[in-house]
Amino acid sequence: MIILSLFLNKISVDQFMKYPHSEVEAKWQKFWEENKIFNTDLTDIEKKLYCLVMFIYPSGSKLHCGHWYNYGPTDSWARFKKLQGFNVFEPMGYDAFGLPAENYAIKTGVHPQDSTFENIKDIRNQLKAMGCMYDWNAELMTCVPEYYKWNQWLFLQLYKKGLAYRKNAPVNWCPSCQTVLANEQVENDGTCERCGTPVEQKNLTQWFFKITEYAEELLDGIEKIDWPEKTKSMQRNWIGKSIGAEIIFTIDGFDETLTVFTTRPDTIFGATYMVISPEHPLVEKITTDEYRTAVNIYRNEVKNKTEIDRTSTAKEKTGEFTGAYAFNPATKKLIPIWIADYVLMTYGTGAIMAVPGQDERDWEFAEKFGLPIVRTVQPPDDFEGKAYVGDGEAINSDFLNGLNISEAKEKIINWLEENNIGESKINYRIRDWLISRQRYWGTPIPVVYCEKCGEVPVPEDQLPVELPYDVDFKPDGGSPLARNESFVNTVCPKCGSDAQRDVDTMDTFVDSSWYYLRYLNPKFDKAIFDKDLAEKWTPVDMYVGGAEHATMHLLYARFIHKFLRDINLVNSDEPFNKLIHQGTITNKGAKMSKSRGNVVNPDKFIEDYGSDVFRMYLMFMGPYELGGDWSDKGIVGVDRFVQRSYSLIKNFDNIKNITESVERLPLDKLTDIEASIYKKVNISLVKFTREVENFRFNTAVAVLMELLNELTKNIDDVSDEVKLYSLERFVYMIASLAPHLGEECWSIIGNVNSIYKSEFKFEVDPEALVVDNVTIGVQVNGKMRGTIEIPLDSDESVVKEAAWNEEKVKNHTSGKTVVKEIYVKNKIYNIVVK
RNA sequence: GCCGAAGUGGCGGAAUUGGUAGACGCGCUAGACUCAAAAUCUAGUCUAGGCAACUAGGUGCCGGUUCGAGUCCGGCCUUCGGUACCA
Repeated sequence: MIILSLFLNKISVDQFMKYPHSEVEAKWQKFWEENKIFNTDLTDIEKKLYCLVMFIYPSGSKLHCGHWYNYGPTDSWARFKKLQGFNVFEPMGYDAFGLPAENYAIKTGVHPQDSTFENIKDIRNQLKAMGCMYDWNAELMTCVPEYYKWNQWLFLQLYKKGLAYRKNAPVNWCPSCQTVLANEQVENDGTCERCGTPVEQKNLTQWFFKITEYAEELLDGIEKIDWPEKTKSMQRNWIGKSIGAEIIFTIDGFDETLTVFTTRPDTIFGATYMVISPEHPLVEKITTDEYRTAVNIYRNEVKNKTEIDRTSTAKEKTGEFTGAYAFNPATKKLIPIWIADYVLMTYGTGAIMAVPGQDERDWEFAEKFGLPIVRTVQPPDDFEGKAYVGDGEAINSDFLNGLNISEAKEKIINWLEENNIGESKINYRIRDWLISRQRYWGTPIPVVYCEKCGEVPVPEDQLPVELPYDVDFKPDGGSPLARNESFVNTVCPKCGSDAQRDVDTMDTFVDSSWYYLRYLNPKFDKAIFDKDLAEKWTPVDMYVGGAEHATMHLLYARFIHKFLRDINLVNSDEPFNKLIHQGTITNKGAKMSKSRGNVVNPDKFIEDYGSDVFRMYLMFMGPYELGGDWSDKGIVGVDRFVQRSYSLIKNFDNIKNITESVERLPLDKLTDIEASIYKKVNISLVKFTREVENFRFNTAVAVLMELLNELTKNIDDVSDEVKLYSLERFVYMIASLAPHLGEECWSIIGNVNSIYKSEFKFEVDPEALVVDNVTIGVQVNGKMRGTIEIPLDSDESVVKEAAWNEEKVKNHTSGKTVVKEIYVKNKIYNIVVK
């Protein structure tokens, strides 16, 4: 009686038990960790594959949907590669320095280091619960001396080569973050990339990395990397190369000269006035008394305008005459010098020769202030606009007349060079990377200032310059480190007399510009990273992260990588061979953010459905690179798929004990239904592989669902051999998208080892892909009128007969004249009638 | 303004090189199981007309190329990214 009820109980449990996701996921996570399944042997480089996601910022808000959307699918790609036999290295770490931790400290009094370590602890657990195949041996964080010491070392190497330097320059100041920002970190509307506050301009002495030295190479390198076209073009625009000339203009009555940069030196005969930036150093000197008051008022107005004011105003040109005149070396005429804010001090030379005839802005300005306009390129007869910027014959240009733009450019540049008043010149929009930050929670800049010796870099053997724990970080615009006397006061490494440390810290983008090299051995203490491993494992094969880093992190990392190559530490030109951006998951049309209150918390879904279902649902939602608006509507569909997969496998537990795994089955010995399943499995393998390899996870999931439908329908009618053959391959594919379920199923069918340690590789049987019958469409006048099933590669005559036998074809052609018939082999048969 | 991507059922989305539009899933409808419900299973589901076979229309809009267009070309509209006086 007891036995019977137990027996019944077991049956009912087996039949109706839902997939116990919590237990299964916990079980396999433990198994993977204890058996070190995902610790990569970095010495084995034969089939090495470095798969990297942008590391995580350990803020208090923990893992959100965006992280899952970034990490889950990428991990699935990596897992599939692992199953294919690649030696995959997939690390994870923490981008742990940065403003939010410090702002949190100001608000709550919790020290950034304490809150960061606390967050990392939580996030690490969350990451582990995701069940990604991260190699936890490689885990790193940037906020510990073992890491940031090498930021300082990197700084010193750049300094040695003259690529880290200090200068006084107008810089972007964020009054809310209380620090300066790099140009890349200012949004196009002049607000702070991090907090959205309008950025102000300040003159400060700051440290810069000379990224401009690599401008040309950064531009060229874009051609060699497999990155999204969009991202590459953003970098091209950011670097902003333009080819032209510099021309020197003498100023009437002064020894000083004005140098301008122009991409159109050929239009110099049309330069009827000049404009210099209001901030230009010569303004003071050349302005005549008559105009001084107006000029000063204008300069003050401009100074007080924020970027927002400057761009939001209706773009009407403004400016003032300085009273001074320059000498146009081509026309030999005196032309007035104006100041206007449409000329930027930060681009080119801060001065232009204005050629209204060929430049829309100059035309607008000239029209407004009644300045002369001379065309120097003949517009076409039907041209109706104002300034003409297209190609044409030079006119009003003396010895250039009759030449087209490029000929005229060449000739005028020769003329300028012969007369020593100019030369050809390439200009870049990109500016040096400002790395000083007036904040606490970052890498101290390893420089001391000595009264006798001046600026002295800290010697390498004295690194790291440790970030002190005891610091008063109230936001008053000064660097918090400045208030820590025991940090500031030191001795000069050169002469031993009293000296002060630099109190700024580095931009955290320095940390992230080489972290992918450190992952290979984060405990390495002899150098910044293990050069031997770096040369073997970089460039990174697959890099996945947000598109918002296009002109920040992704540009800085390319720069630093090239520098590391130049000091012989890596042997490749680019850090990231292939780059993919995940799309953004929005909620109700807006980006998820705490302030909008539309953040979707993944935890509830993990609890209800498990991490496999949640990850697979994110993948199934749509194209990975597009992202989309969040909705949990369809998640039950993925859950059903998991349940159905599980119960299918459950029906065949330990099937491996009955029959053996084989690489192939002989098609001609299979029954019709076996053959059809066998073919379906192989076709699915081919499709699935293609989809996953290209990050098209939504269709990869669809392939598996289709296969599951087929298997549930027909698997009872095939031999054990075919059953095992099909189920093994089904599980193999599932394992990359739903790793825990995959392992569980793998073990249910009778395997003892992890599927990720399986030596068995599931190759496609090409025989199974051969189709013998095709269904072709029959059309009349291009409209579908039926389909016919015929053997592959049938002759036209066979198809023709079958087509004309179709009832509908007869109906639609009767009483009409056949004009022609078109046969596209194995695809379509079209009859054209009149 | 300029550059880029996108626009397909009630919804998320599929559709190598132009060749059966709507795979897969959600939702919905009907049926089976159940005292009943949920879950599950089976069938159906682009729209309009028809009991049906079928007919007509249909991939943002207008036009074109073609035997044939979601896919190619020209002109627009909308949405989302990026960028903005860069001389």
